[in-house]
Amino acid sequence: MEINFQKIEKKWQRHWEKYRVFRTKNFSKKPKFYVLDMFPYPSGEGLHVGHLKGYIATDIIARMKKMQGFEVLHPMGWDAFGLPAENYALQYKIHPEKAVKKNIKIYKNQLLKIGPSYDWSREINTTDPEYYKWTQWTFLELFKKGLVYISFEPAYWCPSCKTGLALEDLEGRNCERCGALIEKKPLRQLVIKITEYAQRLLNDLKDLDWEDSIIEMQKNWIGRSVGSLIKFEIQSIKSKTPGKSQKLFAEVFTTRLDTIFGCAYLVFAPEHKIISELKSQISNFTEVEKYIKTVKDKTDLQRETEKEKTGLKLKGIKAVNPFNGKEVPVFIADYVLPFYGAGAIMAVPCHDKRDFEFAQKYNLEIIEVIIPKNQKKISSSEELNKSESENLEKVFIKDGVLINSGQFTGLDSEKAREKMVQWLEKNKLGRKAVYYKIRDWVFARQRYWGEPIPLVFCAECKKQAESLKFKVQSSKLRFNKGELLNPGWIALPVEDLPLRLPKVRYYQPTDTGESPLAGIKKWVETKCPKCGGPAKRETNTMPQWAGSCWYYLAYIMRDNSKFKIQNSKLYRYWLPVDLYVGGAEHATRHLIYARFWHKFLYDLKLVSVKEQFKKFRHVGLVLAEDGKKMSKRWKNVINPDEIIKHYGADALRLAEMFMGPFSQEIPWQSKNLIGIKRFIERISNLKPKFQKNPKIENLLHQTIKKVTEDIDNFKFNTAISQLMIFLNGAEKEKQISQKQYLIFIKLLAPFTPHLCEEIWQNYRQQDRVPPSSPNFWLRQNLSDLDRNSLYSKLSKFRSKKKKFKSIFEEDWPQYNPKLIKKEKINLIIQINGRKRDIMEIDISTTEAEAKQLAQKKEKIKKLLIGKEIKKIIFVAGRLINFVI
RNA sequence: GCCGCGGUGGCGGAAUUGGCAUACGCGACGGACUUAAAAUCCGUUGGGGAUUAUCCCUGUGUGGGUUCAAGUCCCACCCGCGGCACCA
Repeated sequence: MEINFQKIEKKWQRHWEKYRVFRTKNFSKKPKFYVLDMFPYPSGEGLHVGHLKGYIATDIIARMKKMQGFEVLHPMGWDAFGLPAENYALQYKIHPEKAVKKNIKIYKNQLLKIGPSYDWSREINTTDPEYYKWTQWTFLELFKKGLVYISFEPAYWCPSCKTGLALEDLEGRNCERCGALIEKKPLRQLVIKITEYAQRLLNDLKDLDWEDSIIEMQKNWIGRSVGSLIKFEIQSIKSKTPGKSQKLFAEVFTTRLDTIFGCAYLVFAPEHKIISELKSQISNFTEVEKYIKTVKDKTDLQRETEKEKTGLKLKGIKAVNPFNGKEVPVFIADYVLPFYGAGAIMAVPCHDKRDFEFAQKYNLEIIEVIIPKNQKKISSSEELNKSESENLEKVFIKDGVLINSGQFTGLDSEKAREKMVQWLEKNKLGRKAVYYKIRDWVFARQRYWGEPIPLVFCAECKKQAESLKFKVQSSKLRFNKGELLNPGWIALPVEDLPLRLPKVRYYQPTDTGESPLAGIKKWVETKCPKCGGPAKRETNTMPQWAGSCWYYLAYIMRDNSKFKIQNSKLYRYWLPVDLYVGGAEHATRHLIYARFWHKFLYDLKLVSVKEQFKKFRHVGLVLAEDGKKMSKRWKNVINPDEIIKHYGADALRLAEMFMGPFSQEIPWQSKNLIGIKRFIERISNLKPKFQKNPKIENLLHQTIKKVTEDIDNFKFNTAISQLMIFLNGAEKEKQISQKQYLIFIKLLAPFTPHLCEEIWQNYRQQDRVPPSSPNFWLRQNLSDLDRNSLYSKLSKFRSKKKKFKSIFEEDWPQYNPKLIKKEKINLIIQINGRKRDIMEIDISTTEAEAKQLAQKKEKIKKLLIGKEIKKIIFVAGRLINFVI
């Protein structure tokens, strides 16, 4: 058969669309399967072969699942708000809206070329007001529940992108987008309390079928650490009760309570608020203020590259260790971070690297309190004061046995922590505490191209809300939790959504930290929906991540032309997503944000599953042929359009899947296409006309099994290899029946849909292949009554309307387990574990028979002469091993 | 520094979870077809040795160990990749 792939690609793509082969039905009686791709961000770059890898994989799975009788939801859309689209628009001087439209068109055309089985009737776009209406709606709900707050803390600011960023958007000290060095800048920000969900985000990871690496990244990002808060009394050196009659305590956080008897000093972050409280007691306060100022002036980069720890002793005060009453000095130092734990630490120089360095520099006491379990010897003070490198094993010791620790001496670290916390709690001097690394989510960008935030600021309402705070019951207005938490900020009524992004000519970002929207008077100035007075709109926009937090719901709710988020019946049918595929770069952002967003919707009782992405698999990058990342900058991008033009879409699909393990990073090799091309040509040249060959039948059933399982397990490369093995076998035997050939074509169809549809339809016309019975999966799930009515409906439908029945509406082949087992096998004969011979035996051969047969073989006979057989090991179906 | 993943021919990789190491594909080499080349088809292809149809030794980052048997399990180390990082 001569295959003109360009012709057949177009032909079958049109057929599939015309006859709606891949349109998904809601509430179908079939079991459902929801397979989701991370939707692309249509920047100006266009798609390269790497982007397509994941889309090809999900398409293969979607097609197989459909053939297996599932109702498959496999949708696609566009994530189009955010910086890259806006920067592209600025560069080419077109409005972002137009730029996005244009880029979507380019992307979609590229995507269509690989022949994906998307249900395009469910296509979505995050910048569509009908879509972002519900992004805004959810934000309002978050606000109303008190999960949004305004903050004026210095924020990460990218001077090149001219916007504030969340911690997650940084790559070290640089902007993840443009690579510019991040500054810190005081900014008004909107922040979402994602930290309130930290524990749940952590707990529910255990129910997910995700790769360990991704789970681990999420765990690290959430960063739970369990420890204790300890109260140290702060005293003035002159008088034990510093001025006041009440004692003053400072809390420190530690995960190593067992080392507290080794505490030599305390350190506060320079930003700690206790320092101003102690102003009158600190004798060197001017010096302290100077140090705090130098810390503030340091950039983060300076702070990081400094090798030596700096700090300053707070003179005139001391702290008291609650366990032994020991008085220790107090420092401030910038290696203690204000936003983690209590913003203060106890320092144990003997068992912590940083504390050790610091103690050596400032000549502080080093006390050893933990020794390895089996060690008896206690170090002398000279030994302890040697350099760090000579004390490595002490400094880096983890858990051990306590020494020099009063009543706790002799306990194991773990036991000691338990007892010590009990002691603290009993004496009200501290408690168990848990801290997380994850920060609240900075949810505002000072840019134009994003969802407008549906809040207004009203000065009158501010007064009213504040008066309520002080319990002055003067207000007649009712405020929600968010409005009370953020006096003056008022939620838009739901009826006013979507709050549309104003169309403007100038949308350049500003240097001032204000959004370009702030300059649009007509838009900014509005009425307060609460009191009717004058109000100003929030001018920041949402970050790029907002729209992708719930798009898997949008595909579902796109039942009709309008969206509706309250769609619980449909959610119950379709959720959770059975399979989600995308890049690992989203492990700690999108996948955290989206999980959080979903949990919030779960709390609103909009969705009934706790986790939306049941199974997640990440796509390994396709590197350029030079082994580098593909990038326009390196000029090493492989354009899929070129490959499709030369070899066809099916060849591209096979090549991407045959490269190697799906999740692995592998350089693209153009020469691989040669083998793929040969394979395709051999398939279409195969002429089935002979009778069934039992050898081929056997191989075919093995192939059915292997391909089916491999696709389910993301082992596309070995599935293809098995298909090649089958083809090699069929060619070698020169015998393959038409039935066998067509089963092979079905197995191949998910990989090379155009080619297989072409072959399938050709044979249907030639030989009138009888229409196949309803799916195996379907039959399992129907009662007799249902089945009969379905049969009649189906036949009516077929005879009247449908002239075209796609191969993808046929059954997926089933293998016969009996045919997989070989009758004869090759038994390996080993002597002392080394392969010496091989013999073909019947599968039913018993151990005793095999022993005899093996010993009769000439070669084995020779080798066994004069040797004593100590032991014979027989592994059925595999080997026999003589130990001599 | 911490956490995670990995290291197999000239190259991408495979190996039913402890049982024939290198499937499948590329490349290379030899042959057939051809005036010739490409394409196609057939054969060979980890390394070394030999008494060369047969056979032996060796071989999965390095060194040890467990086992009848190790790419696979255990211990120590080296290298590469990814993530996090003054996180108390």
